[in-house]
Amino acid sequence: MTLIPHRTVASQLAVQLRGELTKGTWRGWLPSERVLSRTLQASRNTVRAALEQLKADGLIEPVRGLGNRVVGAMHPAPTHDQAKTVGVLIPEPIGRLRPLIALWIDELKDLLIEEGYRLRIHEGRHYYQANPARALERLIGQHPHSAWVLTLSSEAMQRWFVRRGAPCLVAGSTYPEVTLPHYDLDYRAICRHAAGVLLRLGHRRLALLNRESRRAGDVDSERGFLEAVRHSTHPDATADIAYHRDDVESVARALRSLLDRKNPPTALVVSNSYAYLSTACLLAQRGRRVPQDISLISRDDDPFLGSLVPAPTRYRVDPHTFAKKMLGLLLQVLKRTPALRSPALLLPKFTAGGSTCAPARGED
Amino acid sequence: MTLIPHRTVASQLAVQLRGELTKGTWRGWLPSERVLSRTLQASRNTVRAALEQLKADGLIEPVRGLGNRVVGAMHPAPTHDQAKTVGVLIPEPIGRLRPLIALWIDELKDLLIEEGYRLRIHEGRHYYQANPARALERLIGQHPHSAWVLTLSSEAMQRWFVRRGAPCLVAGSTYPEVTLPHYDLDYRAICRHAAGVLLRLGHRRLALLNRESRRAGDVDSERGFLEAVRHSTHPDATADIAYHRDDVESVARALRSLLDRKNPPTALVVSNSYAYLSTACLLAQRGRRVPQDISLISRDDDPFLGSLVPAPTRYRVDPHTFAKKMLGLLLQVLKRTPALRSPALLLPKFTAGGSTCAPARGED
DNA sequence: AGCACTGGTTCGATTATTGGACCAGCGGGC
DNA sequence: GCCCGCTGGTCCAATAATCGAACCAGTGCT
Repeated sequence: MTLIPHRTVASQLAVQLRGELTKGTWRGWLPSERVLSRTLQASRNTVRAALEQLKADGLIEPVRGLGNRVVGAMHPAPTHDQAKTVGVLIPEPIGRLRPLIALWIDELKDLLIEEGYRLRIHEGRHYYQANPARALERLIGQHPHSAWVLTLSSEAMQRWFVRRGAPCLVAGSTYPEVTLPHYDLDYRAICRHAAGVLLRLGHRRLALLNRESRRAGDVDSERGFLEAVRHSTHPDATADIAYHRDDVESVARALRSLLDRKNPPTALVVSNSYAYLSTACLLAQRGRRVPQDISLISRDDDPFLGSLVPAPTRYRVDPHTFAKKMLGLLLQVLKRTPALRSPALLLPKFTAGGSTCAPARGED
Repeated sequence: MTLIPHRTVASQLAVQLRGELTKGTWRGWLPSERVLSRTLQASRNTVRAALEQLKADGLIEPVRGLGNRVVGAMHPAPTHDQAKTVGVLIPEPIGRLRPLIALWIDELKDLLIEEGYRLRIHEGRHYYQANPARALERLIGQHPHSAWVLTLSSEAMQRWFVRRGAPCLVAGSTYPEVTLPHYDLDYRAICRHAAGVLLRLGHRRLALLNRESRRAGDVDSERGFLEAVRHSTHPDATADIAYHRDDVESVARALRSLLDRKNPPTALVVSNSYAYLSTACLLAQRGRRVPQDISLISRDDDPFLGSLVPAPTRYRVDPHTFAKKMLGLLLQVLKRTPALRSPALLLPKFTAGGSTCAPARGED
């Protein structure tokens, strides 16, 4: 069972027109768009969408007032002999990524196969370093993929892809003035909401346990978190931020720095589900009970969180939804559809768990 | 220039499905509409619209509660050009399996693609029920894969495949007298070793927290665990076994039954890393510290265990190694190499963590 | 009885497509 | 010059297809 790869009318027309072109049906100029729209039985807008793809392939060149000029003299489909592959950049072995990320990458891989593309995973810390130009240049030189997917991307990486102009899609948020197409969870809204939940429960000293080398999404998280506290109706509400590096040691350090204060926070929002795991364990070691002594919210979701006691209050994401959306955007990148608008961010579903409650009396 | 007659997705699907039907892909029953909608990447409504057309043609006959019956007996010999695909059976959505399992399945998928095979995942509890004959018969009728991979397989499932003679490979251990090719971790050796480690540390009251509906590997685990205690040089050593069902509730129940005894165990071996997670949390809730009050060993490995504090003493597995081995065996099954001997089991690497230590004084 | 599966049905939200309208550039005929 | 009719470029509102989710009723397994 194979899927029909491009099932929109526009793409069907594009395939058909490409066939006619390579067959040499038209020389010099294509029939006018209005004529095509009549003979192909499709609206002019749809025909134009198809022509757009041919233009992206360099097969035709529209001239205003004259028509669409046939420019490539019967290349036997220059896009076809190119290996139809997509590269994914990840910083760590897939087994060490969060399971949820592995899941949507896996799903995207399957979806792409149905579309006739192969997905290749490229793992390496050096692509994520401060100056990744050399590593990236070498990478895309060695692997002529049709497009790239950037996960957990750094600012330098995003800017390099903008500069280089290589077709790519950011799985995550983009930094200011980076115009790459992207898709992500709405971390700003999530953290704003999380802080709001905690404030409503009565907490006044909140803290966010965030990643140290902040990706765009982490920056947004901070923004949302601080917004919620700042604009709250409680002038005595405070927001602290501590940083970890995704490893147990640094989470322990960050947690200690928060708890050893004179007025330690009574509620934490944790920004990585592995870090949440570490946090829960470390709190238990210190004898602090969740949620009686301190409330926890996990910004990120992962299947294993369901096995924790108490169940973490968190924001659930369906990897399938994410993968489908990524596929749609990726196909736009691959077909070079020009009007590529980055869609609205995904707002995950808030799931109240047992890890949050009102703060203890006298604490506040 | 020819027009494409039916350009709606529904009509495309109808054409496609008609092709599959006349090719004789499915005998008896079509895959359920929900499954079709997933594999065809279309909504169920759309699939139903397509099926409506087939019904109008008299090719299928929907039966409420059962499925869509293939009514015309097309070709009696559909096996001539068998698609090169492999089916994998899993009991739960891949996102709910343990990450390690998802990882090796994923890797196997990649490896198979290089060999020219596609790997399809079939998820369903009903394949794992006490009498799965109907479900399995229907499954392999609907999906004529070249071979099947059975994960987390039940005894009934294994015996059905033996009886049916369908080419298959068991990812896991086989039950007595089941002669299917298989590959697994050496759970017997693992649990024997784990018990030995705990005994050497000075523990005398050991317990194994095992799965209730025991798969072959779990049975082996018990055997190894009991062997070690029984054959130890400490006549006062005891071995308890409690059962869980992989969910938090049942783990809590099992744990309570162990700890509420007059002489509760001082060391636990836990047989599923999700259950280990629950166990660690529940112990913390009861105020029992790990490892001072009770030692823990995780029989199974998973990436997230690395974020726990203290780090679980466990047996590490490389999913890559496992997948490679599975590929080799699978290729033998696919090519029907006659002398298919199941290889030696995989013995994972013991990794001492912080979750084990000598028992507290006076306890013993 | 309860559960998990099947097809049957409906709903609203989203998306693709339509069929217009209008603009600006080009060429030919007046 | 001017107008007219052609070209592609852009936008918009109405429509249709599609999606995703919910619910029902029938079936079989536990």
